[in-house]
Amino acid sequence: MNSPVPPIHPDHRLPLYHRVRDTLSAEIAAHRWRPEEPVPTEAELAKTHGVSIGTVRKAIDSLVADGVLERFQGRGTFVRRPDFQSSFFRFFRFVDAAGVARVPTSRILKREVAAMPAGVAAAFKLPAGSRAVRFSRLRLIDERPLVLEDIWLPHERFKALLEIDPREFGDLLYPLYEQYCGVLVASAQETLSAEAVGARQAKLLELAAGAPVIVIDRVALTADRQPVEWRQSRGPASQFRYQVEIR
Amino acid sequence: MNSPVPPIHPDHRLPLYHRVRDTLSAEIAAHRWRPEEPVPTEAELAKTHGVSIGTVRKAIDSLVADGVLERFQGRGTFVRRPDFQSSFFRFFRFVDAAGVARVPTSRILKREVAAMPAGVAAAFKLPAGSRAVRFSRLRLIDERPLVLEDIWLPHERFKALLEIDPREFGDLLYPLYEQYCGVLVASAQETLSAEAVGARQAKLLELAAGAPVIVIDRVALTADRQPVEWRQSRGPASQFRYQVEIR
DNA sequence: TAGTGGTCTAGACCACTCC
DNA sequence: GAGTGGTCTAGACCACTAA
Repeated sequence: MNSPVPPIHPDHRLPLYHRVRDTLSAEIAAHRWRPEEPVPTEAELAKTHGVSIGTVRKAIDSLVADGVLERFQGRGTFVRRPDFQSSFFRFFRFVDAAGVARVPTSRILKREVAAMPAGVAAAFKLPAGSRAVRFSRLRLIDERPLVLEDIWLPHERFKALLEIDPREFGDLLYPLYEQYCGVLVASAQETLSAEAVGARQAKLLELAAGAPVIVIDRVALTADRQPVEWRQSRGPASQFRYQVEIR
Repeated sequence: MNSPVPPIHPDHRLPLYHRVRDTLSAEIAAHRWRPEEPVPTEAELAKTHGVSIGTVRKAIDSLVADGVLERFQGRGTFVRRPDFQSSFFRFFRFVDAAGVARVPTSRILKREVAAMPAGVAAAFKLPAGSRAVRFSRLRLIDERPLVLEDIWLPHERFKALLEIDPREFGDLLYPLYEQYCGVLVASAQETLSAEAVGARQAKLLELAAGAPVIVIDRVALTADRQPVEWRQSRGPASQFRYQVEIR
């Protein structure tokens, strides 16, 4: 990966380390470095940005704090590929009899081009009715349905997903976004709520009518915080558990 | 506040900035500085700890990142008093017709000395059956019950609360902990789950039998992460909403 | 105007990884 | 041994607050 630096002109009133950070996160979002290869060394970045090493360190510090980069002493600094698989288990405690976390399998129920409803379009800052790639997906463990998902993606950036043989879809979508669309998800904003399950969803989740479900709305973001995916997941409240640190 | 520095000897194998951080957080937990007065300046701390200003800054940086300290340019650095009031609204969206967040009132249902059950004692790393001060509390808005709380405190540190006239109890407990027990809560670890409401609780919360409720288990911590309060709250799932950033 | 934290520099030396 | 990030120093100057 050696494309030229994109023309980024962060606000010159910002502190130097902040400008370095903005430039770096935009380059990361533009997929300039893959997670397997190190980004330039601190000394190189200091030289190319015309600042001291300490200033570069401060910029990298904040990207590390935000989970965008990872540092390894002696090896280098790398773009982080977050493990959203484990985030699944932060919400729902699906463990087998031995207490081991199981990877859920995925069943794509639907793949289509559709017009975004207003709520979804707003998350992308697009007009309502914008074209989207939409998936409906069921996640199961031992053939028992556990989470029902409704996923919306902006059509332009993700239309490549319409061409893939559905059998190539594995159990995870984010690796496909990276491989086919050059989009690396860096973080996500989630909102949890609870409701009584609807009739259609109750059937798919094999729940009694009106059973309580946890609803998770997710907006997935790139390193420079552009929204790239909107997702709504529903799972039985009885399985739900989540930990937070509040300050 | 000018008690002598407590005898703290952090592991000398740790980096300097880490040792400075540990010493500071222990002093903060010991209530050496009140939130209204600044802690010593960076220059002073550098002098007393025998390190450079940059090292002190790094220690303070991490305490600021953890929400223990707050910095104000030109004024100084202060012990932070977290606003747990607003944390209440992070979970339950109780707003009036105009969309304004309302402060719930509190009704103490019970105050007693009791033996800790095993689960609570474990959070304090005390033996099961240890003496505790226990509160049962209902939080209401417009006289409508919204959250039912069960609160456990180690007896030794909190026995002063048994002497206060119950009418002096306001709508918040943490200011009392600070005022009467010299304990400043710096952070809290919470676990959210969902269940069908029990009969006794349904009655107090004025819910239908079996209605879904969100259960929040909280362990409150001091600046040096000693557990000081265990609390379990229940509220109707229909009112629940929570936002997280995941990485 | 004095004193605070905020930014930035230009080094030194250490611990670790990889060749 | 060469090269990486990790720690630490000793300054400089700026922006802001309070008296």
